[in-house]
Amino acid sequence: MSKIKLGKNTSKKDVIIKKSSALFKTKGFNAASMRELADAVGVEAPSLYNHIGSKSELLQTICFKVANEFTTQLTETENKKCSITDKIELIIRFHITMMLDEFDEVFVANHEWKHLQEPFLSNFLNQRRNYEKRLVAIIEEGIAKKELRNINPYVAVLTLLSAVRGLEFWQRHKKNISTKVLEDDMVTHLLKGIAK
Amino acid sequence: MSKIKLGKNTSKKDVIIKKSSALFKTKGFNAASMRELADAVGVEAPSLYNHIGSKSELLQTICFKVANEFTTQLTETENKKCSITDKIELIIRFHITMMLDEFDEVFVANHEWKHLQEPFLSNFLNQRRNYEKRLVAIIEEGIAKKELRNINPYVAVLTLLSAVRGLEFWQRHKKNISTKVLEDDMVTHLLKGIAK
DNA sequence: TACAAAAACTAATATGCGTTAGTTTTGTTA
DNA sequence: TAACAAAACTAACGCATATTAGTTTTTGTA
Repeated sequence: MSKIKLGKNTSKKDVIIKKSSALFKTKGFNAASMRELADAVGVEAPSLYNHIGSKSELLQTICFKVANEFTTQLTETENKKCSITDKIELIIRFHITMMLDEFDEVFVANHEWKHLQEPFLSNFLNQRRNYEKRLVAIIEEGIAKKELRNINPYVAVLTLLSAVRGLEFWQRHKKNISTKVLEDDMVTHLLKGIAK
Repeated sequence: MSKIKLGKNTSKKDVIIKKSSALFKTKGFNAASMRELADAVGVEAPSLYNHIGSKSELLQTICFKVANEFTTQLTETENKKCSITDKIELIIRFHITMMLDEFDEVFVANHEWKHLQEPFLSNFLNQRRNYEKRLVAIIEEGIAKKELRNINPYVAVLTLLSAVRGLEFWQRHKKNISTKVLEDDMVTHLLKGIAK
């Protein structure tokens, strides 16, 4: 049997990963059982093991896929020839896009990483720490160039990251507000504040 | 045996709740076992049931204690005679204080509420939705009074709540930055933005 | 149509969980 | 010190879990 499914360009393994992202998001890694996942895929639980190694491996795949996407984009942004303010705007918009387009995976990477086993846990945390340090460096450069207010760069990074991360609660209001308004207003809020 | 411990004014039940907050935070509700909790308390697992009803009940206690504290404070702030900007500042500072002073409990209420059983789950979510609505009303009043920029009030509330929530990642930097700087800079960022 | 590999199935195993039952120890009070 | 209640203990139950073993079905190819 070929690994390319008829009509679709996604393997069964991809389906399992996608379904497990949704399940881990909804129930949490520990509460989500392989039987439930099998149900979602339309198969008996042991059959899953023809395609994947373990439940843990699924979590690893999800977390590192997300981590790599963020890291890759950050490198691109760092190399751009533009103002610091523009770079920050690009980063904010990328985070928002990721939250909206790959919601399940990003949610799992944000919430369930603690259930990674070593050495993956340490790897993941190192990667995240490194990401934050690079953001801090960008903010520091902006302050040095007088583009940004002189506030603590760690606090700024924390505020930025947390704010975009909060989009996980967005779903409820999706219908009422367009993505564009959401992005623009959040960028404005984080760059210029809400006070007139 | 009296319920008031010698020297301390905390019952064993209080100790169990405190330890379970820390454990649920670190390992997650499902991954935290009653045997681990018993270890932390210094007792065998079945002995816990002399003081508590169930594992679920522990989660309920933690989540609703936190929810009530936030709700109570919001009511106080609503009744204050001051500008909208000042009210928002008060709310931000209260959230920050809660995150720093009752970190474990707030973390659990933020992350593990989904493991509440009905009808507690619905109750909790209603309480949270209500809290958000009241915040939106405050922002709307600020916009109407021209105190605030004309951005979508839901986006603003989401940004504010998410940003302060992000303090759960703060622990690492605790030593380097004082609470005052943290509070002041975050208030500045959220009210006035980072761009000059 | 026959073969081989992929992927499904059933059955079973070992493990860890929350919790209960029943008993013993501990500590306070009369 | 005798009596009582609170809270500890040990042992065990029933259940759900991830995973393995072994077998059968499905499916693509020669």
